[in-house]
This record gives sequence, C-alpha cells and structure tokens, in this order.
Amino acid sequence: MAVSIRDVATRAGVSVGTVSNVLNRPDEVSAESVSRVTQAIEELGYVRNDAARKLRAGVSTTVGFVVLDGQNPFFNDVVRGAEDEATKHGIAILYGNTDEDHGRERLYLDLFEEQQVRGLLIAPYGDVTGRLRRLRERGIACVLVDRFSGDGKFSSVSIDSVAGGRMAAEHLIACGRRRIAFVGGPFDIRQVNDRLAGARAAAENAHVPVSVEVVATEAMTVAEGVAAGARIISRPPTAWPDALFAANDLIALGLLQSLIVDGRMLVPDRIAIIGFDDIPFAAAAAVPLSSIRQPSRMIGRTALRIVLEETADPYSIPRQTVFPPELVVRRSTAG
Amino acid sequence: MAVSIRDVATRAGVSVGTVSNVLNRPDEVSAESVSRVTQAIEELGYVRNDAARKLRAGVSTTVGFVVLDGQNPFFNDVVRGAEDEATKHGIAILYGNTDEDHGRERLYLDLFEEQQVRGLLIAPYGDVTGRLRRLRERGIACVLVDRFSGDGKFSSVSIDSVAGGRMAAEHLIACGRRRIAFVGGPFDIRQVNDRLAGARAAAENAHVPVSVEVVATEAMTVAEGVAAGARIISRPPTAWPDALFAANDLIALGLLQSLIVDGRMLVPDRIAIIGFDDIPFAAAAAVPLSSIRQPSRMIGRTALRIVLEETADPYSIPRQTVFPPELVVRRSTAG
DNA sequence: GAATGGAGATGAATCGATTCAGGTTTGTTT
DNA sequence: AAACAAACCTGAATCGATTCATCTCCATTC
Repeated sequence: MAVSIRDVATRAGVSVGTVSNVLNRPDEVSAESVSRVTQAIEELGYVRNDAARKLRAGVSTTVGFVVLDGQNPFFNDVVRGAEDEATKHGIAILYGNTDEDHGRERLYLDLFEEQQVRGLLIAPYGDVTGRLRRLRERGIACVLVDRFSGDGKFSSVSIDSVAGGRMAAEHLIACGRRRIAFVGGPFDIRQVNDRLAGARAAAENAHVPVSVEVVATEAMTVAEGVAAGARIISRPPTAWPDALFAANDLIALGLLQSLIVDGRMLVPDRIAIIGFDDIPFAAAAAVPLSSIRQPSRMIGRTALRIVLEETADPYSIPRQTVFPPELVVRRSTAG
Repeated sequence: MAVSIRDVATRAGVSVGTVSNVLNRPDEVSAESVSRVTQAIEELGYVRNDAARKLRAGVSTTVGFVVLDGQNPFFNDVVRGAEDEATKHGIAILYGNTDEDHGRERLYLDLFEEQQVRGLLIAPYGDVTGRLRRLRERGIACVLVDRFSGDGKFSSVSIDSVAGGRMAAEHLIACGRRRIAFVGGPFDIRQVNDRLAGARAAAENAHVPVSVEVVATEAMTVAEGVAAGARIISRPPTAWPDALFAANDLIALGLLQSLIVDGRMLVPDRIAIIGFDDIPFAAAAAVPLSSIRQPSRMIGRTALRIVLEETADPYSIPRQTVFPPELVVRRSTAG
C-alpha cells in the first residue's frame, strides 16, 4: 500500500542501498543518481517510514517533554523554546502534561520509554530519579527543566530559585514591607522550597526586623491563589500581612482577585504582591503584577540542545545550567 | 544491548510467539505461560519496542496535534482534554505549535507524516486540505479542531462561531451599545470571519441602528490587542466606538491594557469589551472580561475520540460536531 | 482403540530502512 | 597494456515485534 524505499529504487532504476544513501549521505552518491532518486521520490510521493528507520538505525527523531503544569503559560513558553530548537533538527516533541499528579507522571515516563524517545526533558513533580536513571541506562538522555539537579546526576536547566526568592523579598522589604506571607505549595516541589528559602534569607539579612510566614496551597493554580487570599483577608485586619510573595504568577493572580474588601482593592496600598515567572498575563492583571522573570524560552531551547548533545556523546558528563532571575517591578508593589 | 522479546522468551522457556501473545491476547494463552512470561518481563525489565511494533503491525500509538497558538490558554485546555482521552488508550501526543506561521504548519505536517501518527488533530492556520487529504490516503485520520469543515470532507469539532459572534454582539447591543468595533485578524483564519459575520448579523437584526466596523490585527495576541487599542484611542474621542468585540480573549486583554486615558480606565463606562474563548485569565483581568465561552476540554476530548474511531473504521464518514458557545457576562460589559 | 476436536505453543516469514562487504566502472599511472 | 585507485553501486543481512500456518497434546466420542 504505502510507497517504500524499494518502490523508489525500482522507479529510479537503482538499488535500495543507493536510495538510502541519497537520503542520508547524498555527497557519496553521483549527482545523476541523486537527481533520479529525488525525482522518483517526488513522483511517488514517498515519505520515509520513521518506524523502520528507528528500528534499524536505532536513532529516534522524537524527544519527550514532561511538563508539570500545561496550563501555566510559563511552561508553554519553555515548550515553545524547545520546539524551536527541535524543529531545527527535524525532531518532533512528544508532549505530556502531568498536572501535578504522580500517576500521570509515571504514565508518561512509561509511554515515552516505549516510544524510545531520543531524549527526555522533564519538569518533575515527584521523585523520578530512579526512573530517569533507568531511562539513561537505555540510552535516553534526561534533562531536568526548571529544576536544579541536587545530586548532579543529571543535567539541568533552570534559574537560581533561591536568588529569585531573595530578590523578591528584598524588593518587598525595600518597599517598606515588614510582614511577608509566602503563598505556595505543595512543598514537595523543589522550587517552592527554594523560593521560600531565598525569601527567608533576605528577611534574616535585612537590617530591620522582617517576618516571613507561610500560607500553604495544595497546588500552584489561580484557584488555589483565590482560596489562599480569602483565608488571609478573613483574618482581622490587624493580622494581615503587608506583603505577599506568591510562589508563581498563577497564585499571585488568584490572590489579587480575592484581595478586595468592600469593593476596595487592597493591592498595593494595604498589601503588596509579587509573583514568580513573569508570565505574559502578569502585566495584564487587574493590578499589573510585579514578578521575578525567568528566561523561559531560553530555558527550553537550552534544555533541548543539551539533550541532543548528550545523546550524541554517551560519555558527556551532566552539567547544571543556571540562568539569573530578573526582578520586574509593576504596580502591585508600588509604594 | 536492549532486552528484546527473544530474551524474554528464552528466560521464560517459551517461544517468541507466545510472548507476543501474552502481550497482545493474554486470554489465548495458558495461565501458566502468562505468569512465567510476566515474571520474565519483570526480571529483565523488558519494555516493548514501539518502533518494531509499529513497523510490523502497522499500528501507531501516537497522535499528532497541530495547534494554532500554543501561547493561548484556550488551546492548552483543548490539548489537555485530548491528553485525557489519549492516555486512556495508551496513546502519546506529538505536539506542534505553528504560531500562525505557514512554514511551521507545513513542517509539522511533514514531521508527523514521517512519524506515521495514528491520527492527526489540527487547528489549521492556512489551507491544509490538500495535505490532509494526502494524509488520509495514507491511513491517517484527520480531525479539524476549533474549526468547522466547510466542505464536510473531514470530521471537525468546534463551536458555532457565527452563533458566538451573534451572541457577543447581541449582548453589547442589549447593553445599549450602538457603535461596535470588531478587533481581530488575520482574516484568513476562518473563525475570525465567522465571528465577525455573526456580529454583523446581530447588528442587522437589531431593531435599532448599530454599526460594526473592523479594526484588523496581524495576529491574535495580547501585543496586537495593545496596538489595536492604541490606534483606537488615538482617534478623537467622538470617533471612538462604544464597544469592542475582540476575536479572542488575548486581543481583548491587550485592548484592556491600552484603554486607559489620563490614568482613567475607559472600560466599561466609556467602552465595553467582550472577548472570545473565556480563558481562565479573562476573569482575572484588570476589568474582569465578558467573553464567549467554549467547552475547550470537551472539544479536545471529543476530537481525540473521533480520530481514534475513524482510524478503527476506514469506512466511517466525516461528521461535524458543533458545541454551543455560552455567554459569560462580567464587568467589562457592565452598564 | 481409533477418530475427532480444541487448546496452546511454535517459529519462520514479514514490515521497511540501513549498513557494509564486496562488486563494477572509470580514470590514471607507469 | 597492465596495475591500481577512486568513485559508485549493489543486495543480502539486520533491527524486534507480530502473524499465522503447523504442530503437539490431551480429552472426548463412538
């Protein structure tokens, strides 16, 4: 039914080996053959069967990307960066969104292993080092995205989350805030811990007394942000914090929506808010949101490049790529 | 190197055929064999080679999804819906984001054809019917997403865009607005035309005179929305429209940002805005955005289900699935 | 006890691209 | 004209899972 390399060979009057060579190393074939094969391919509408190619040559043309939260524009940007680099190499991306669910994370790792992806990019939710080690044993390079590899066993591309947390808190303190609430969770997400740790460090190093309390959320979503905000303003006003540092922008946007009392927006006069990631919607919020920017596309692009390099060289050693975060000040922390 | 079905067979003391049967039709194999094979698989850590399977059996376990705009939360939700259905069937999604670029769209179609995906979901940008027809000839079912198939040649899953456009305009008119500007583009995107057509129909059927002008954008992005908004308020105030109907929520959010004069927000008092899609961020906007909601997850889930059904039955006939849009009123059209 | 049938197991052939040892042609050198 | 090298081609073997025609047992029937 489908047109195979054999049909092309017959049509062009050459052997299958030659057709394969035209496809893969055209410079070792005479110009004559190249043009005849090319024409035959054209006429027959031949498309290479990637399954056969993968089976025989062992080279895969797909890379898996397992993402923590597909609804988060930050990750969309990271994926976009990875795509840019992937298409440059004729590689397609197998996409999996775990939505902060261990089951889904395992599922996708299984699925991508069967698919024998060339490499794997992952923004992990649970502890997956065991699984990743196994994938690597099978020749699938793994790169952690948006997450520093603590033990240095895998390459990673991320920003310095602790520094980001510090910058956020320092900014709040510089704005005159003294009672900071960190809103985020769950705390088995590494970045959440790091950002909080950075904030605490900033508070300790401040030359004024600054408190940092934690308001835990179940997930990093707008809805959880709304809920956390409601809990906060249900306290007597004297117990309100004067600044909120949200673990990501989605939470921050949620907080913003609930920080309205008697039709009056508490932000930024009464309470300042700063988020994390600087997603495109942060600037469009009810009160434009200050945030810690990550170079998201660059993270994706770099991660994909590294994964390809590592599959090309099995003796490469894991490396940690860390980009600096950047403070973006908008109205939500004015004053 | 890798563990193959042959190794499993040896270990379990059975033939390769039996191992394959255990994997694919366990009920035709004795319980004895099943358990021995299962154990061998466990011990050896065997993982099925999908390339070989695909080559021989001709069944693919991936479905391609080509998306118009990966930065648009609407599409993220659609993808999420498709994912849900896909994982249920052990299928992985090859993801491609065209970002409203013809070249990228063609690229992904080529890539996915080589990959021999089982089926293809596509929110098309350009005219791809030729390419899709060809894919179908090769046994790859194609389903249009967020886009009605005009000629009925392909199955599609979408909402009634014309009705959505009508609802939006009728709502604006009911709010007392008479000078509507439709902001969107490019007009080779079918949905844009439909939404505008719906709005025009509503204007004509109104029992009061209503004008509909078009402010064209180059893309459906926040940035283009900002630019369009700036163009609008640069007119003398008497030439301002009193309502804006944005072709999608991203544009609407952009418009919102630029509709501020002398620190005063023109929305909704001076100018009303309604968007389209009802993305999660619409509710969190500076002025919460009225919008026309699409059942995005359901669209994705349905599309994937249809594509699987069609690959199972080569004689299935294309069907158009159309969901109703839903008006969501928020503050941006108050008064 | 021979015949029949059913349940299960076997293993060679197969899918299509790649690889590579060996073959052919052409051109150059002595 | 023989020898040799370079440039190209050829086609069988191969990757690993699936398929299916055959075969082996064993129980049942007459």
